[in-house]
Amino acid sequence: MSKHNIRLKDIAEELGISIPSVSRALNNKPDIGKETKKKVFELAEKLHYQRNQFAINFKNQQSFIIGVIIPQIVHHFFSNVISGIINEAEKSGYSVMLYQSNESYESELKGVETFQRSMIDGLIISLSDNTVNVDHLKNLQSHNVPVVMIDKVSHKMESAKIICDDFKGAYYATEHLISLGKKKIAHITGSLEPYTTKERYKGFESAIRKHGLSLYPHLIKKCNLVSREEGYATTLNLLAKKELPDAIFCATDPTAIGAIQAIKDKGLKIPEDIAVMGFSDWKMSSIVDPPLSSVSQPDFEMGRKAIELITKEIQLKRDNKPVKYETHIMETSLVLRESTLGKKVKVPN
Amino acid sequence: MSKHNIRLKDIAEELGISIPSVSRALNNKPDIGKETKKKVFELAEKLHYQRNQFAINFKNQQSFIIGVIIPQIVHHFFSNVISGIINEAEKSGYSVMLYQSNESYESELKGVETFQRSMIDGLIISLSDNTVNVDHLKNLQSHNVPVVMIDKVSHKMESAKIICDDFKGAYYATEHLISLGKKKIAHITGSLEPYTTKERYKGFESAIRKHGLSLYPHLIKKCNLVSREEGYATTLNLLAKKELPDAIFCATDPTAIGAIQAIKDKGLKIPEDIAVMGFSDWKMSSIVDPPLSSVSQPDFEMGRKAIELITKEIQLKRDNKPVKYETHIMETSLVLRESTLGKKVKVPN
DNA sequence: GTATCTTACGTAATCGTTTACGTAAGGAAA
DNA sequence: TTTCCTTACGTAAACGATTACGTAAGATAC
Repeated sequence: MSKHNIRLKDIAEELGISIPSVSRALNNKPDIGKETKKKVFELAEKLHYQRNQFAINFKNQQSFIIGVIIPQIVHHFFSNVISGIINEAEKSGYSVMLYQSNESYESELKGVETFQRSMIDGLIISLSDNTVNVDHLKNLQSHNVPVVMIDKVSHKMESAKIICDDFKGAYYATEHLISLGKKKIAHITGSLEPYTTKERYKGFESAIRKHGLSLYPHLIKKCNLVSREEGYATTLNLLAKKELPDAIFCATDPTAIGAIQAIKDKGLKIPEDIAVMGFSDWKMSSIVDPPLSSVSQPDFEMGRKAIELITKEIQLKRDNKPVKYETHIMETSLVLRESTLGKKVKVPN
Repeated sequence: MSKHNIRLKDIAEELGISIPSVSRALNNKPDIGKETKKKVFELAEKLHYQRNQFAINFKNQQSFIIGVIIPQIVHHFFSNVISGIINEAEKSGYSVMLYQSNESYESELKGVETFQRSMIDGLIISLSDNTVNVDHLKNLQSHNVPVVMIDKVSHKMESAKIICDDFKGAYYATEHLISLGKKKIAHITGSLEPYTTKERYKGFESAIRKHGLSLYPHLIKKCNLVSREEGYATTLNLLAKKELPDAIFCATDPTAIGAIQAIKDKGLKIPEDIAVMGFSDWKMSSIVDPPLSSVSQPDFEMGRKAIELITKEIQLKRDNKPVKYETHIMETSLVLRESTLGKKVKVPN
């Protein structure tokens, strides 16, 4: 509607003063008279003056934008990570730009490229399962853009990292199954490439050994997508053998949900015949039948922490101070439901 | 690491030509000699020149950023809308900035404010349930920032709008229940404030009347949050009466999942005693027991369309051409599962 | 040979704001 | 009275790229 937005120049001209004086007034700089300041504020208010952020960003070479790349938004875990990121970012005056890689390395590359064009001040990324080469991230760093990795991290580069204690989570989950008297515990693991499922496997193994149980090779299955379909098929496969497991610990919740379906279809009882345990505590895990016991990750808090680390790093770089990369390991917690504990209460939790 | 990023000036000086010549070369402008152009490209490549987008955005007063505000990321529907948005935005060279209102009007205001500071080129918004006043959006429009409303829209302002045919979806869902021979159909609706649940109620009512069935007032229940907990409680309430419904059509999937739980807890059979139908086809709906029939919304496509509309509007405004606001109504489709059809197959879908 | 056109550049201005620096006016200190 | 300091401004430069405009050199036309 209006011909153009109000500029400092418009205010300056109308008051008969110079542009820097208007700037000083509006920014509460010391070198400005009380009277002038008052007049400037009043006129700015009257004209609905709004700073032109393009000019300011250009001057400061700073966008106040944090880029976030995650494999999939629809995952409950990532949705919550993002919520944590957005909430915390706002407190520090940052906006959040989002991109999803759909677990594709090429797509991840594109995201980084797009973000680079958008002049992000920092990048928070959870790597796609197919990302091996991290040169695109090193390149960002070399352009002075801080990178913080979260959950799916790479050991091939130095950066701040936030992971949760997958090992301990899996260890305690397994220990819980053992405490129920289970002795032949199966494990369905992932592709072992993203660091996470490998750690979960190691935690499982460690608990088994620690408690003097046997590690049955035929009870350890690997599947690539750790999806519900794969969990279903893999479990059917497990149940086709003559010696059945009395518990299954799955590296992800979807896998576990598939396992539950397979066990039910086989006419076996959960948890009496076979107890089932998942990992990540997806929203849907509380509503399957029976509700699934799982390992809960501090998703929201991880997102919050990511913003804390990245804003700190941005500030350090801006001040030309040395940056020390930390790896934060966050604790998981067990969420126990009917798939291991059996039926107890009637009301939904 | 490097002292500063490479600028046109650096290239110009090294080649002994002027800055505009370098600019013309890199932008493939006509007024430049072949030889010079080649030299510029070669040196730019060698020095890893990258345009400074801050300067370009400043010059053009354009950010290539689309702001997106939705109530909740964790909702399956919105996750998919966002996916559609991000995918399509990338094709047009736009980045997506995300904010969630958590169904709070104040938070929505903050989001708009934050986005305004970030100089978004356009806003795609799905209103929070508590948003009545839309002055914050009108204000954006008056600053020449296009607004596209999606799903939760307001009739209080003119803008492009994308909704799905809630009426027809509910109509067909109800008709499906009727086709199963159900005669006493209950409906659990929402707060009726967001346009969506009201339309669903109207579609339900229309189908009932059209087929000559009775509309039992005691079978129509309202709940505010349309959550699983409320669905559970409301259904228990319904089942406490002596005359039971033989089907329940819920305005949302979580409500329907709560209803399923309540019906199961009461020892009744689904769908023989009571069939259950939801709306939105959440991911979790396919894994509850029994799997829930629902009305699927074209979430991804809605997001895609939103980008199409907003980029068109941005371009029109930029060219000072008149903008015509359209409302796009997208079709829903029925997803029929065991909660209405009964058990048929064993393999998970 | 003079007039005109085209090609390939350079010069200068511009986008809006901030900041380093200079300076006039007024007061305080000697 | 002279010197110095403080206050409150104005001037100019800068951030990096684009673009309108001007122009010299060479080609073409008459």
